[in-house]
Order: sequence, then structure tokens, then C-alpha cells
Amino acid sequence: MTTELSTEEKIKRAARQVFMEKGYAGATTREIAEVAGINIALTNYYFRSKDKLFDLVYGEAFQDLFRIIISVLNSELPLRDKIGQLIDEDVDFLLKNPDLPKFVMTQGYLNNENFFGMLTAKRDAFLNSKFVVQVVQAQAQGQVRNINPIELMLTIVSNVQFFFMAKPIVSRITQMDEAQYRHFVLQHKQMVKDMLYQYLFLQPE
Amino acid sequence: MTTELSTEEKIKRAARQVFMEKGYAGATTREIAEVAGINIALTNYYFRSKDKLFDLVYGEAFQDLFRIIISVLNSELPLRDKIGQLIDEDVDFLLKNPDLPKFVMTQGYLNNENFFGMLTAKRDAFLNSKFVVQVVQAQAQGQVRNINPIELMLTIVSNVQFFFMAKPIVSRITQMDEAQYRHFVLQHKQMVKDMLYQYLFLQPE
DNA sequence: GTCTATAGAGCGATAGAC
DNA sequence: GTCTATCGCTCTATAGAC
Repeated sequence: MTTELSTEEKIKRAARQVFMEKGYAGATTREIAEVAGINIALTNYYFRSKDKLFDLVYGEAFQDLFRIIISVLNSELPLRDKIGQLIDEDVDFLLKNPDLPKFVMTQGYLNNENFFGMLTAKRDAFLNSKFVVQVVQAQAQGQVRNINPIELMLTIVSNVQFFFMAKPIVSRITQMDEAQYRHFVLQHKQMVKDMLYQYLFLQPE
Repeated sequence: MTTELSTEEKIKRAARQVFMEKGYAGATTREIAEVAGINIALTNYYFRSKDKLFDLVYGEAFQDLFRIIISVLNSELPLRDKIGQLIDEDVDFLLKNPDLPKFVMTQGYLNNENFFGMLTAKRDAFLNSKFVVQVVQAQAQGQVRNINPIELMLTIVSNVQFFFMAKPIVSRITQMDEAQYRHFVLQHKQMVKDMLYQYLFLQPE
């Protein structure tokens, strides 16, 4: 039995759902209020405006993802396992927030100063992470192919996010239902890992 | 000297630009008319409604991409070169239509019957392509790793599209300007090729 | 805190003059 | 074909009662 949520929390959850589904322009405060089971006036009472509510929802989701990723980047795992776990965590997160990539890519949101500052901070956290040290060291020892760590990270993300962003189109083309698609994505993780390992880790001759 | 465009063509180009930039919900017929240098009434005179104009723009862009891809799939190239060319053509197309993936992924467009029919036709064209025959044959001969051709194609697309979809965020994180980002994407093509070749083509022992 | 009612702006679409 | 003017609608935001 779920405990009764505060009105504020109900609005935030409704906003997350509707914004993620429709994007900023496509979402309306009316629909958010309806989903939350309250009226429009209350959304503005708690969050001042549609803009501010959007910023909040968007910022929180992003923070969550980055927090997880950076904690993996700085974990004690060896490089190979760490790459595997980055893929696992990325998939897990997106299974819970399947519309986030769409949401992220769609919004002309990047002029927002708060968001820009956050991005810069995360970039620095990445560059100073244990992960980058591990990559550079392994490359110096000739164990790992010489690729820019940022390009590597982006390649990992690329191979995961795509299947969430393109889900509507891919699941139609492949005629998979919800459960089948989920299974496909989980299985695809292993292919991505195999591909990256095979490419990255150089065989001793 | 560009020859003078017809009003119809001016509207179509303006619509392409504005829809790709803002998405369906974010775009307004007023802005399209303004970009085209005409008034709102004319957009409706030529294209009846915002919906129909959107369908047209979206459909044409999609057709262009699929036409190129399918012609490569059925070309006479050996498998390795064909995969390379799929990557090249995909990148080339997206350099000319950088907002198409965003446009595609964003729109809750997939309920449209025309579009669904088109997708199904393209899926069949893929499954019946020379490319699929080549993959299956090479797999039967143990030259290529056993992966579903659709998953392979999606992986190729995934590794290209991402850098266009995520461009605003990636170019900010990496602090690259327009020219630098273009160079990065072009260079990244080779990494994707190397990665796929390394993974797919099995070494004879 | 929560509601109803509504102001004020912007939207898509069209009527009607030229 | 092209325009101006405007209708009717929906949106965000808020005023004001409870």
C-alpha cells in the first residue's frame, strides 16, 4: 500500500511523466494537473510556472544519471569490468527513465546557464575520474587501443541510448512488443560489451 | 545565383528548417511563413494544414535516407566494404540533414498509417537485400560472428546517429565549435569501422 | 492549500478583397 | 496567387472565494 503523496510530489511525478512523453512544447499544464489529479492553479502555486517545473524535472533526472555514472567511473573495478558496469547501469537507468534521452536531445535547453554549469562540472568529474587514469595507463602499457577516453565513453553511451531513443521506430520495424523489446535491449548489452572488449583490449602477440 | 524558388518550394524549405529545429509542437505556422517570407494564409493555401505540411516534410526526408541506404545494401560490394559504405553514407546524409534523427525520434508520429506502411516496406526491403544474404552466408562459413543482421544494422546506425542527436550536448561538453565537431564526426567514422570489423570478422585460427 | 473563473496572449485556419 | 483581418480555440498564469 503506497502512502499518500503530498500534492507537491504528485505534481512533480505527473510533470515528469508528461514532459518526458510530450516534450516541453507538447506538454500542457492542464494535462499535468489532470494526471496529478488536481487543478491548474495548484501547479503554479507550487512551481510558479511551466518553465520552472520543467527545469526542475529535467535537472533532477539528469543529476540522477550523472551521479550513478560518475560513481561507477570512480569505483575500484578493473577497467574491463568497469566498462561492463557502465553499460549495465546505463541500461538499468534508462529502463527506469526510458524517455530521458529523447527529452534530453529534443529540448533547446542548452542555453540555460544552470544546465551548462552542471554539464561543465560533470565533464571535469569525468576527466578527473579513476576511469580515465585506468584507460591512459593501460594504453601506455599497450594493453588498450589508443582512443580518446571521451570518445570511448561517448561510444558506450551511443550504443545504449540509441535503443531507447529509437525504440518507437525499432520496435515497430522489428514488430516487438514491450516485453520483447526489453528482452532485446538486455540481450544487446552483451553484444555491446563483446564488441567493445574485442576492439579495445589488444591481444598480446 | 540561385534561381527564384516557387512559393510552394519556399514554404516547404522553411517548414523543413523550422520543424527540424523545433519539432511539431514547438513549430508554428507563423514562424514557417515568416522564414519563407510570405504570410500564414499561403501555407494553408498550398498545404491545407500544419499537419499535412509536417507529414510531407517528414516523409520526404525519411524516403531520401532509406533510398540511399537500400541502394548501398543491394550494391555489388563485398561485405566489409559495404559496411564501411553504410557508415560513410549515413554520416554524409546526416551532415546534410543534421536534425533529422532528432526530428524522427521526437515525434509521436508513428501512429500515422502512411508512415507505418512505409516503415514496413523498408523493413522488408532490408530483409530481402543482398546485404542480409551476404551476412548469412559469411556466418554459415564461419567468417562472420553470429549476430542478427537487423541488430547489426541497428548497431551501425546507433554508432552514427548518436553523434548527430547528441551534438548540442557533446559539442558543449567537449567544447568543440562547428568545424571541430564536423572533423570529430568524420574521424569517428574510422573508429566505428575498425570496431565493427574487429568484432564481426572472425580471424582464421 | 485548494478551488473556480477568467484575463490575456498566441495558436491554426479561413473569409474575402485584390 | 497573395494579401489583411479576424474567428474560435487553447494555452499559461493569476485573482479571488473558501
